[in-house]
Amino acid sequence: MADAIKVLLVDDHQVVRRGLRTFLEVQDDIEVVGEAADGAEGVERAEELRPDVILMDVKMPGMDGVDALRRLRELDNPARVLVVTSFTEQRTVVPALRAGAAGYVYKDVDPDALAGAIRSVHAGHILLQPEVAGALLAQEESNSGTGRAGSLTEREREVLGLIADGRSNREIARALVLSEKTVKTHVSNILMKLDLADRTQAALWAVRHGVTG
Amino acid sequence: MADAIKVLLVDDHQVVRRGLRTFLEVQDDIEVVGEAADGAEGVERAEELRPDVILMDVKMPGMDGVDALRRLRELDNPARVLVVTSFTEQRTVVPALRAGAAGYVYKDVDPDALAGAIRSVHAGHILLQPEVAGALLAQEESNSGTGRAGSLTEREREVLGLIADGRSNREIARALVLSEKTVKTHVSNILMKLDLADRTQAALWAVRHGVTG
DNA sequence: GGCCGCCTCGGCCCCGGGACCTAGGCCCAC
DNA sequence: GTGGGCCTAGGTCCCGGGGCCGAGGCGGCC
Repeated sequence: MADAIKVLLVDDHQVVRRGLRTFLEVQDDIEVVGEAADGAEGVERAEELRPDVILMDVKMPGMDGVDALRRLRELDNPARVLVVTSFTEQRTVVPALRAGAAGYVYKDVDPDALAGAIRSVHAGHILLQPEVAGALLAQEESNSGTGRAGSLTEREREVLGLIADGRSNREIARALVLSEKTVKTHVSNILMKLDLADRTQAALWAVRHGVTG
Repeated sequence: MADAIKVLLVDDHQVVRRGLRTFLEVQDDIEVVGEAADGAEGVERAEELRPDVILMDVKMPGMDGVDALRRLRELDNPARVLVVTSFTEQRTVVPALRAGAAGYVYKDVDPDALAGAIRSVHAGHILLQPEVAGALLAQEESNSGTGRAGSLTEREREVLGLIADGRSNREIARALVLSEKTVKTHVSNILMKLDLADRTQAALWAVRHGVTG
């Protein structure tokens, strides 16, 4: 098919590349045009073969997926990159998306879903498998429990939100029309209740638990 | 078609509902089973009609999309919700996704892409239009610029990562086998380079820009 | 009425954080 | 060689952050 979606496979395991290839061979609108075993080779092949979509593992020896993504983005008319990962590596999702990934799916995805994902990505969409998106969105919620957040009073949550904005006690005092001392009292109570050491940890806790100013 | 994807349209503008309906009528695997003009009515219709996918505006009088999303999630076997919005409302994207939205597309999406989006969402995927995802991911970048992140040295990034872990200077010193004074120097340089006021802001900057410890 | 929790402050004390200045060793580029 | 960037580190100074103790006003609950 003249309009087949050209796909490049990048993974350090030959077995995985083979598996992906057989998955995709039965799709007549998708053509695997090449393979690469690491990020650096992936970038080379991408320049050479100009695929429409690249299926890439994030975790590889040498240049890993995120680095490769950055390089790929620098090419003109860069391919869309669908990250294929073998396990729930939450921490890699956001960096990968930031680096320009167009999607994130698990290796155990079924063939049709994978083909669908490739088509979606090729069509210009951003695609996350529900487990990935779910994990991404749920990670903060479930960390140490928003339950403790409930133990904070309304005022304390308000103060915490401003801490999470990077504001100083004085700025918070001005914002809430309070004395600086009162703010410090609230901060102390927040730290005690959440068992944190200082405002920096409080700010981090807040962003992870979605406490907004 | 017996297996057609049942879709419910929720938007406060009749014109929009009509437009969406005509878009979808030509798709023989998608069937519009109902419409609603606001969030509350949307929830009612959803209970009554049990659609597979709900196309919903986030910005509506009365109960808005986010509230409706929360309600919908409480139903058993809830429908997948594809948020359709008329403009780039970055701030609504994350709340909508947190509230359980399965996708986010613009109203000016072309018919085929919309149908594709519905199918993707129905298949269990999370789908963001590239402009949305781009805006989402770019928002922090464009704030004060990751360009400056590149200006940090390797060591500084390392220190920043530990700050973003909520560590004190002393802890960082121990971790990196440095004197506390050196750590303070690094911290000062980081704050200067990124134009931040204190370590709390630095920690927040780091998490937003994906600098990991 | 009494008790309690929240919000509001004050004073006091101490330490950690950050600014500013200086400087030596190291490596790389010109 | 000379300069420049990075990493290291010392000193000094000072303010902001946070702990600890106390206290008054207010609203709800028993």
